[in-house]
Amino acid sequence: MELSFVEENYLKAIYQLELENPSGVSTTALAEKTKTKPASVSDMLKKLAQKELIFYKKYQGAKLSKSGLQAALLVIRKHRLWEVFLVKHLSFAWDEVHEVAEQLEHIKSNLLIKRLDQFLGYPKEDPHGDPIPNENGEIIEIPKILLSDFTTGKKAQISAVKESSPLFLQYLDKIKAGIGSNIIIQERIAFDNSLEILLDDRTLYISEEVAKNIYVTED
Amino acid sequence: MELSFVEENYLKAIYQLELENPSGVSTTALAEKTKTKPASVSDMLKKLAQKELIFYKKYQGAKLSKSGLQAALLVIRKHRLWEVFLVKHLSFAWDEVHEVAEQLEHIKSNLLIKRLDQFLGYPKEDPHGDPIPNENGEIIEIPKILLSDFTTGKKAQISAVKESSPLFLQYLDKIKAGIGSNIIIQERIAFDNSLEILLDDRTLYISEEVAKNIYVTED
DNA sequence: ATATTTTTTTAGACAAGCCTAAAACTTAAA
DNA sequence: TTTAAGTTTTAGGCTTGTCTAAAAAAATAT
Repeated sequence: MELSFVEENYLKAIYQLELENPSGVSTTALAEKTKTKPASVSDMLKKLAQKELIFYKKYQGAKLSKSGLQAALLVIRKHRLWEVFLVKHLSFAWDEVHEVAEQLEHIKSNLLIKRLDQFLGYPKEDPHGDPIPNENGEIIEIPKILLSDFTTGKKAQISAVKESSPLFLQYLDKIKAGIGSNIIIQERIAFDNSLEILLDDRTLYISEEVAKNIYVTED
Repeated sequence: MELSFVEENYLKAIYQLELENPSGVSTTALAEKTKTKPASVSDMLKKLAQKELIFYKKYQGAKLSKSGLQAALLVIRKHRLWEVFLVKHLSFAWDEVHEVAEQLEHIKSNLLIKRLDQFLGYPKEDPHGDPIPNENGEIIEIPKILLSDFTTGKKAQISAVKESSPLFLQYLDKIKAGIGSNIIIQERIAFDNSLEILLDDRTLYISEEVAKNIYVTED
């Protein structure tokens, strides 16, 4: 089935919200993510359910069906492959890629994506540390721990970022934090939940908000 | 001004038809090119004129304005740069690129197109021999002579193709005719206007239809 | 258990682009 | 020059996806 640009965006949004809330995605959350109003979302959920891309009962939120998940992961695959291309070959900074990849992800051509994957050397992760689904829509979601939830004193590495807005990524560049950087929480400041961290042997302080948008894996 | 996908396609179509008929583009021709109906074209011409992208008087056909021309050439620039990318780096065959480039040409990002151009080494022509407009929308339309109109006996080279449908391009591949191939018309067959040609030292016969879709430049 | 607040859905409109059918205009032919 | 044929435009409708305002349902608080 041929999906529209808009339908693809909804499926992708549902996928992302479902990761954080596996019990079902609310209309409001979806409206926020897709930058529309709840009423518009209601309409669209009805249509997606009609096409059997999601499970949806009125007032009960939405969940992706098998085919909906497949479609969502294919869009995400394309998005992330394009991000790799932009960063590795067109020297985009990691904070510049998102907007363009949002457009490129909707290009319809199996051959294109196959050849792009080959050209890039079958990358496993995008520039933000997120895994790239394979051509069958299989993805290995690496268990991600938010830095804000991580144990004080343990060695870890930055494995991905949650936010990918330019402002946040530029801040990370500024403090020289990137995918793979070594990190240890040295102390939690009870007052505002900010953290004193050791980042590649430099001591610095980051806010709770920042810590909530960095994923780490234990060393 | 931000143009829609559809508007960009109309402007591109008008540009292409205007090349062949500089006195103005008819509604019917445009409908054919954009695969819509004349009534839809009438509507759209009104809107494009409103936005001052074209000059348009009822029943008098359309012509691109300065800004319309600029927009059309930017779309064509993007189309042709993407074609080069697909052929040179993703090993697409020249008959496979068109459909994908039709989508890629609408991606909106100045940075992207700038970086792509750089990545490709500032190419001057696309894989079909057509010139690529520069970033200011300037294009050098090389004087093209149709093979069907060319002098018998004179040496020439294939410089571009008019048609770029897969079937036609595959036929050219089959007879090993490509951009740059040497060609001489040996004899015109009066019966059906077919041609006996010498193509890179091989003698063969091609139909008038084929000869009408190959551009040559005198040696 | 009831009342209030919040969330979600429905109803009715709107814009972009497309269509068909009919009317208006232009061009070509008689 | 009048008629016929062809082209273009208008009128009215349809679809997709959006919106606001109002109604309905669910969640929360009293």
